[in-house]
Amino acid sequence: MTARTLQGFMELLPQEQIVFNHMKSVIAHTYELFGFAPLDTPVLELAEVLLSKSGGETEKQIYEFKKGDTDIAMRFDLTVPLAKYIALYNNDLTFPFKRYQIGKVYRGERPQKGRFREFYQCDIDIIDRDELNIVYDAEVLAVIYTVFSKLNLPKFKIYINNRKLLGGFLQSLDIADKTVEVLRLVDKIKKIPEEAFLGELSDLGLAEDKKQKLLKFIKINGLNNEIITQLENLHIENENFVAGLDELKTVIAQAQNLGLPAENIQIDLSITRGLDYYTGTVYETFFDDYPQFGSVCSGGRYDNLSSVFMDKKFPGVGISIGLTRLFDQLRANNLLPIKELTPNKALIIPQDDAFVNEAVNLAGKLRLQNIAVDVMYRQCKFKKKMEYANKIGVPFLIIIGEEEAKSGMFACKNMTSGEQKTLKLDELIETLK
RNA sequence: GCGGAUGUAGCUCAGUUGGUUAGAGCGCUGGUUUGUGGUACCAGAUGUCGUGAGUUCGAAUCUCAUCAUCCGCCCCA
Repeated sequence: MTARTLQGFMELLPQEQIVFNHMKSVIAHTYELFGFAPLDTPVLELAEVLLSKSGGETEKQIYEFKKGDTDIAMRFDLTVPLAKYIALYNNDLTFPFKRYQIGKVYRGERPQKGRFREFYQCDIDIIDRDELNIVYDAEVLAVIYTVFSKLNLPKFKIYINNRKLLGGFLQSLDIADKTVEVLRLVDKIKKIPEEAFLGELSDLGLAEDKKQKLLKFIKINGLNNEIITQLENLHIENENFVAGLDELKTVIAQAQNLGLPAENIQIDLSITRGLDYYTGTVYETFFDDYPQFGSVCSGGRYDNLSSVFMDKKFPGVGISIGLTRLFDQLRANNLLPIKELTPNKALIIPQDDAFVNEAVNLAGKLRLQNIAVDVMYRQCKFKKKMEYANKIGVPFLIIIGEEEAKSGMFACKNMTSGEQKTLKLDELIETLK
């Protein structure tokens, strides 16, 4: 029997897991800073619940199995479970409802670079009854901005667009029946050459002038305000287009009002998002210098979250950070501060077995002071003990030997500076706190 | 689901036109006299060369099959 892990499942060494957990907790704290309440739903759901919304592609990727007579599936995102949750508990919830959820999701796809079969999603969503104010779309930008700033990551940009714009534009060209296919193609424009793009549009049966108009439209660029002016100057009368433009203007204006730096937010008319339940604002986040990472945080606004489960209307807006992919890509590019192997602040080293009593006693006292410590019980040469301390990267060493036992003091060594002091208990606590 | 590549120590890889006991670096273990580390030096362990079959006097090297991994496409975090 050889030990191995299923492909597409990430396992980390302690020094990596510490960084991963730190990132997870920064994300959770930031979400709470913006007033999102925690939510946890089961990894397993009834297959009929999870499959209720999905189209062909996601359905193929869902892990599904039978236990007895029950068809069970593993969640492939956190949005469908949220929809179920809202449908079940909307009478007990207070709206606007803001929740965050950080959990593992499962997709049985072919793993490739940055693709996992089990991965963490860190979601936020704001849901309201009947109608959700557009300013929330700007708040979502603020959350993304704050999270990525606090994580201390490379320069990033949040790209936004509004689906009503392109939808309305296609209506104005009288090709609204091709919307889904066109959106999918537009989403690929950065990946494929222009001729290929135009070729595929021809395959959809688009006339030459419409192809050119569409291409010109999605290539509109510049500063956010310049793009908005250009869109206004198109003078398109379509109702959807006008509404989309209006929403986009509000989101940009409120983002500015929230104090978000202009260089981190960019309107990009080619961002559409594949998922067809988005109806308004859409977001994607990329690192300026690492576009190959793909989008590390994306989402958008949807009109009706729980429509498959009930008649009531619950519009919402939300995003998801793919933490597993984000971590994996950062690690592969040496962009993570991976050092410590231990959450301990200090390691207590009794010189030999004669001083174990003092060491145990001290460990108890320090832990009562909320200081994480460990004792090196394994007896070996002092040099080995030092090597252990080095390897786990513990910041302080407390040495207890004959001198210390006699004086009731403790030798405390700072492992970074090499400086060593003999301290009384209260001084020691002060140093370690 | 479709297409392309690769499998040699824990990791990254070398291995010449098939030729004796398969190598390097990093890591790991131990040592450089027994209360002070990260460096340096010395020594050591580790492989059915992915698996199975075939060709051959002889296979890590050639052929076939199989499994696994990686990379595109699709879709997406």
